[in-house]
Amino acid sequence: MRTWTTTEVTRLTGVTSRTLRHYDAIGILEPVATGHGGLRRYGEAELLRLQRILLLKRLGLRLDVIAEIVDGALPEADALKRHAEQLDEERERLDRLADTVAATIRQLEGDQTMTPETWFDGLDAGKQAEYEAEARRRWGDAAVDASDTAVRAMPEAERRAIPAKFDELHRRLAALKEAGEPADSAAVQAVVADHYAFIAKLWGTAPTAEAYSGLAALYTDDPAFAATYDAVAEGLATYLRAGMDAYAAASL
Amino acid sequence: MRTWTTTEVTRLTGVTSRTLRHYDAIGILEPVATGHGGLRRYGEAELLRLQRILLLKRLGLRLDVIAEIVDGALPEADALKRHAEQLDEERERLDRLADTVAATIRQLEGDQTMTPETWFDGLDAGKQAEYEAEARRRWGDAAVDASDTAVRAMPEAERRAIPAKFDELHRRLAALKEAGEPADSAAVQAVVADHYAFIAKLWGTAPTAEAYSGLAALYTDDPAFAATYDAVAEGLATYLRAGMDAYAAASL
DNA sequence: CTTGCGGTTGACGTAACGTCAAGCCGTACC
DNA sequence: GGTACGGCTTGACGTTACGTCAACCGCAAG
Repeated sequence: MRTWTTTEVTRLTGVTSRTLRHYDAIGILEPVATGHGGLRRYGEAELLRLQRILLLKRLGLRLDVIAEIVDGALPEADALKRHAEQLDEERERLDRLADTVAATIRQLEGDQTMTPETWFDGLDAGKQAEYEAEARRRWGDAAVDASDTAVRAMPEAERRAIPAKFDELHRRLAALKEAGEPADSAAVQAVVADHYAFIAKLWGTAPTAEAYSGLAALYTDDPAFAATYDAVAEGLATYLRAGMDAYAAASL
Repeated sequence: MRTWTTTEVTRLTGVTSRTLRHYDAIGILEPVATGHGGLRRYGEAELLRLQRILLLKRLGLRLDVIAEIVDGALPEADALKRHAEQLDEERERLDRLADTVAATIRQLEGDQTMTPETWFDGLDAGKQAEYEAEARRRWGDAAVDASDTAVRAMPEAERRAIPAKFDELHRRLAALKEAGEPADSAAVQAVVADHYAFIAKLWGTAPTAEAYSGLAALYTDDPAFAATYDAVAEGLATYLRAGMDAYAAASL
C-alpha cells in the first residue's frame, strides 16, 4: 500500500505540516505509521479522512464536532443542521451589530439634537445608538429621518421641554394606575390620547395603529425601557402598553 | 471626591471584578487608588471611561482598538467606519458559508444524481456543495432546480455520458488552441456552439448571454475550475472563456 | 566531518476573560 | 487573644486552531 510523507500530504491537500501534527495531537487524524526517526506516513484511508475533515472545516464546523462526525458518533446531517442554525443566529447578531454601528457613526457625525436623545431620553447615553437602530428596523429609515426633521424644526424651548412632557405624562398615568383605573378606562385613554398626540408631534406624522402598538411593545419588551418606566411606578410599562394597545384598537 | 469599590462598580456597570482586573492588567482602565490591602478604588473619571469602553465593546470592537480610542490616539469615527467594513465582510462570509452549508445538507439528503455532479464533474467531491451554492447565487434557485429536473429527466445512459461529452468538447478545443486558432474563429465558435447547446440541455433552458458569460467567468476565476481545464491543456480555461464571451456577444 | 534537507518535538502566543486556588485584611464573635 | 468569615486580592490554567520560533535528529552528499 502506498503511503505519503508529510510534505506530500501538504502538497496534495494544502494543509501545513503543523496542522497535520496538531490533528495527530488532538487525535482526529493519526499517521498510519511513524518510522525512521519519527517521520510520519499517511495511507489512503488517512487521506480520505483528511479530505472529509477539510470539507467539514470549510463549512465552519469546529474540530471537536468534526471528530465526532468522522468517527461516526454524530450524524453529519444533524450536525450540519445545527450548524446552519448557529450560522443564522450569528448572521442576525452581525446584522444588528452593523445597524448599531451605523447608527453610532451617524450620531458621531450628526449634531447634538439627534432623534434618539428625544425619543429615548433618560436612557444610558451609550445605548441611544442601539435604539436608533432598533427604531430603523421597526419603523424604517424614512420614519426615523422624518422624526429627526420634525424635532429639529421645533422651537428650541419646546425641544428642551420634551423630557419634562414625557415625565408629566408618566406621572399622570402612574396616578391613575395608583387609583386603580383600568387601562382602557376613559381617564387613562385620555392621557394616552395626549401621549399619542405628543408622539405624533415628535415623529412628524401620526403613527398607524400598528406602529403605535409596536412602540408599546418596545416599552415592555426592552429591559432598559421597562426599567425606565418602572422607575416612575412599578408596572407602569405594562400599564402604559395596555393603554396604548387599547387606544390603538379603539381609536386608530 | 467619591470613589467606588470593585463590588460597587460591578453593580453599577454589570461587569465582573475579573474583567476590571483584566482591564487593569492590560492597562486600559486603572483604578484611581489601591489602598488597604490592594483594594481597588475607582473614581468618577474611571467610571466614565469604563462606560465608554463598554459602549465600544458592545459595538464589537476589540480591546486594543478601544484602548487607542479612549486614549485619543485613534478618532472614534474612523475606527467605527473600519469596523463597519469588517462587519460587512464578515456578514458576507457568513452568507456564503450558510449557502454552502445549506447546499451540503441538500446533497446529503438528496439522491446521487444531484446537479453539481454533472455540472462540476471532475472536481473534488467535497467542493461540489460550494459550487452548487455559487451557482444558486449566480443564476438563482430556479435555474439550479430547473437544471436538476432536466438532468434527472435524461435517460440513464445519456446522463452517465455527460463527463465524456465535456471531455470531448475540451479536447476538440485544446486541439484548435494547439493549432493556433483564435477564440473567435469559426472553427472554435462551432465547438463553442456545441458547448452552448450542451449546457442548454443540462440547464433545461438556453442560457442568456449574461448567464453564459457568467459561466465563462466562473471557469477562469475559480481556481478549481481553472485547474480542471488547464489539466487538459494549459490556458484552456482562458481560451474557452474567450470563445464563450465571443459566442455570447456575436450569437446570443 | 560538516553541511544541508526534511522532518521532529516542545513551548509560547493569540482574545477576553471564566474559573478555580491560595492568601491577605479587617471585623465580629467566643 | 485566637478564630471564623466576608470581601477582595493575586497568580495560574483553560478556552480555539493552529502560527511561529527554537532546538534537535537522521540521513545523504560534498
